[in-house]
Amino acid sequence: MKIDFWLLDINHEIVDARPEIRLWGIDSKGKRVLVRDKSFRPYFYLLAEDETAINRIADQIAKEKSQYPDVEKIGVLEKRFFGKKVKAIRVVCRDTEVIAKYAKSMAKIKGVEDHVEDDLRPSFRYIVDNDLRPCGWHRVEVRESLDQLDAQVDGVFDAAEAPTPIDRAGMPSLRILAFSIVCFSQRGAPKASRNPIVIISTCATGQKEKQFVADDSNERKIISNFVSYMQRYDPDVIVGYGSNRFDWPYLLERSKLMGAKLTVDRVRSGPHTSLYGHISVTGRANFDLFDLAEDIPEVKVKSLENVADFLGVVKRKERTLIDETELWPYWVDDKKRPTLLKFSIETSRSILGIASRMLDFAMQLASLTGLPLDHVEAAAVGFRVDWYLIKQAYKLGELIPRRVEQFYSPYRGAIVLPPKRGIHDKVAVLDFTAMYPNLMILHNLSPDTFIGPDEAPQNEITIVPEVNHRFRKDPPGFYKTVLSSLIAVREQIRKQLRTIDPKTIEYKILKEREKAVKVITNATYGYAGWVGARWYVREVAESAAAFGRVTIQEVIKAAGEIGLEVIYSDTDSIFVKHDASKTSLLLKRVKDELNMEIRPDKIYERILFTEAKKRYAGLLPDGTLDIVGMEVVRGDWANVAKNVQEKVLELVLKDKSPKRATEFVRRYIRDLREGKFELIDFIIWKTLTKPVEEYEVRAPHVEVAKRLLKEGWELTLGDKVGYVITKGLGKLFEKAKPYSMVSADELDLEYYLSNQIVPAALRVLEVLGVPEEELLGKERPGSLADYVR
DNA sequence: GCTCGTTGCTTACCT
DNA sequence: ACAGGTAAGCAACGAGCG
Repeated sequence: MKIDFWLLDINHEIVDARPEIRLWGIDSKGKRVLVRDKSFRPYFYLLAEDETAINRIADQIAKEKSQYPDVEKIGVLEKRFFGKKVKAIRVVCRDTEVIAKYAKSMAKIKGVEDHVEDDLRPSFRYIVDNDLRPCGWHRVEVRESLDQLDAQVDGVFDAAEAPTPIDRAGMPSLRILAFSIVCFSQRGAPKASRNPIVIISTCATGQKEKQFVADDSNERKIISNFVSYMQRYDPDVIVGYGSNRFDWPYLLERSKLMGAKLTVDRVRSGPHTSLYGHISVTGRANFDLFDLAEDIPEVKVKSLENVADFLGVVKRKERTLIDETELWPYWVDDKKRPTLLKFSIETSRSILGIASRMLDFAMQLASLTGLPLDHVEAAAVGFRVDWYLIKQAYKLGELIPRRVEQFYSPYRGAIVLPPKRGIHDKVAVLDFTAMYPNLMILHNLSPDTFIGPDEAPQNEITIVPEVNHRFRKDPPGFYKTVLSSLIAVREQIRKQLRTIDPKTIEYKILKEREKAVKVITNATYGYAGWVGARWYVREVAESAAAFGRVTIQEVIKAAGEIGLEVIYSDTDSIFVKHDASKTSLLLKRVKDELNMEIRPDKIYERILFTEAKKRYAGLLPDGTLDIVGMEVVRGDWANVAKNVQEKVLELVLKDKSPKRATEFVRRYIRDLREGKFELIDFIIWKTLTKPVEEYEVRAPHVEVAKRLLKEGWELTLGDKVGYVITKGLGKLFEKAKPYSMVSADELDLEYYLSNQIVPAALRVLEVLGVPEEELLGKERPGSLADYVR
């Protein structure tokens, strides 16, 4: 019989010493199914130094049966490697474990030049070879499995053949479970070795919210109750916030200590660590929203409440908030405990809310890249691109290069023009649509079209300006093929979108798909210049950058000739004094002469530039402020400074009144001196980018981190440290303290005035000629008139 | 030993 | 753990100075 199923998770097992692929999905009737493919055999390729010797090598391996007992089949195939036709020996094995070992050993055989594709995980290999779409529909011929596994599904099937992806609208309705835990620790961060879990809160689609609360010492019970609830509800997706790093490892260790079984997956087993350092739950998709929060640059400190607030799930003001440093008093005090319970359930509620807004995008990314849902969420951008390219390479008959350590060698990037300082009225921004991808397509920049310095040039070639690298014009290279198709797909989605009602679910899903395609397209240039990339060839990225420089310079030159005043330019954009007819002339010229598309993006009513590059603020026609690069949008400035600067910008750009802006700052400072402030607005957040002991200088956030560590808090690479500057003598790092250990009256107001508030305000007002003394200093009646017309 | 300008480390941003 | 270009603060350094 044939069944249709939507692919949720995939893994591989060794059963009776044979590999077996397991596809976990949901069928068209909403039944949870497991499809097993026992026919899967892993393989890799060997390349020969001299292709005439290829059959001899293949024969030799076949003869060495004793050395390679798990080799099942050897064959010679026509493939491509970096665009060149090659003959490759395909070595098929019975066992997945031996692949890497055999490949390495066989690479030493005389005449063998290289080994490839031995570094692909079996389940990924299977996805690539069969063009499977995680979070997409498939059809497959199956028989009911004779050996029914103890799997928590409605049906177990043996695949008669590999599934094929099908076009089928809609998505099964998923059971999603959000969870969070609260641990009890009176000193420092909770340690699983000594501090118990006291609350587990869950929110799940179509379920009543549930809390598992330890009354005295029944932690074991709440864990097992949580586990049985998980089994009863049987979620498809489990979401947490920071769960890969905290909740899961904690639960694992506690359940081990308590002798409870954490059988939360669909094969009555526990969660395990997987490829991208995340926790995998077999048969379900375990999903940590914290990882996805990385993709929201607007949120600087990625706490759950901040992300929920930004996405409009739960406004910060409406949230019960307890700082992690003071959870325990809420637990021990009977009067306060209800607040803690509320905090905990609200945490899980927020998690479910965030999931409902982010899952669609993640699913589209999974389906596009071929990475299973839980992997795509955890994988960095580079690996998402990697997998997308691997899928495309397979379809094109290209061998997939191994990931090998490469020398890092930097190259020149884009051009940034110094802006014209001051305030300008009516400024239009023109920018290239996907400049780097289009340049790579236009000039066929690709690892397989690159002609090395020792290679003889052939046929028609392009010589890249400034860097003189050479590329074949034909045939189309790998990147050109892939990027063209991505751009075409995006165009097609856009066309489709125009025919659909924007209020429908279908529209939202397509929109998320478009976003996924865009993300992969835009990351390809960066990927090409990344030493970790499988298809890394520095010259490709270097050439794209060189073409980019030449191209934007041409545009700047043309703008000058047309008579458009260029105020600023960064990489692929120019800011010009607005003039509709001259602009359309420029657009046409760029299209005709450069073969590229430049597009008017927005027009600022007024825009302010300091002398610094990459920092400006503009007023849009709808009245919103677009603030770029300045303190307001930076996460490492205190709110007091950011708030002041934002207000100053507003007064300057909207009200055109530097005078009122100056008065505002003075009033703000006066209010501060009178004690009208809250500590939270003085916190400065900075990221730890390495382990504290590796720092060469004594920076405030590092000193604070050291102190927190000493007091038993856990801080690791990538964590944000929040500190404030307190009164006292000495260097800044000696005056910096963790914000949670300081009261408002200890703050060093003078520091915040002279190093945060005034500089932030002055950054703007300086442009308008307002001197520092005017903000800080004594009242000088009438002096404002000196510089404010 | 102190002051002051320079250098380098560090972080976070822009396209 | 996608690229390079950029601003900016602060610690550390070192020259100059009785």
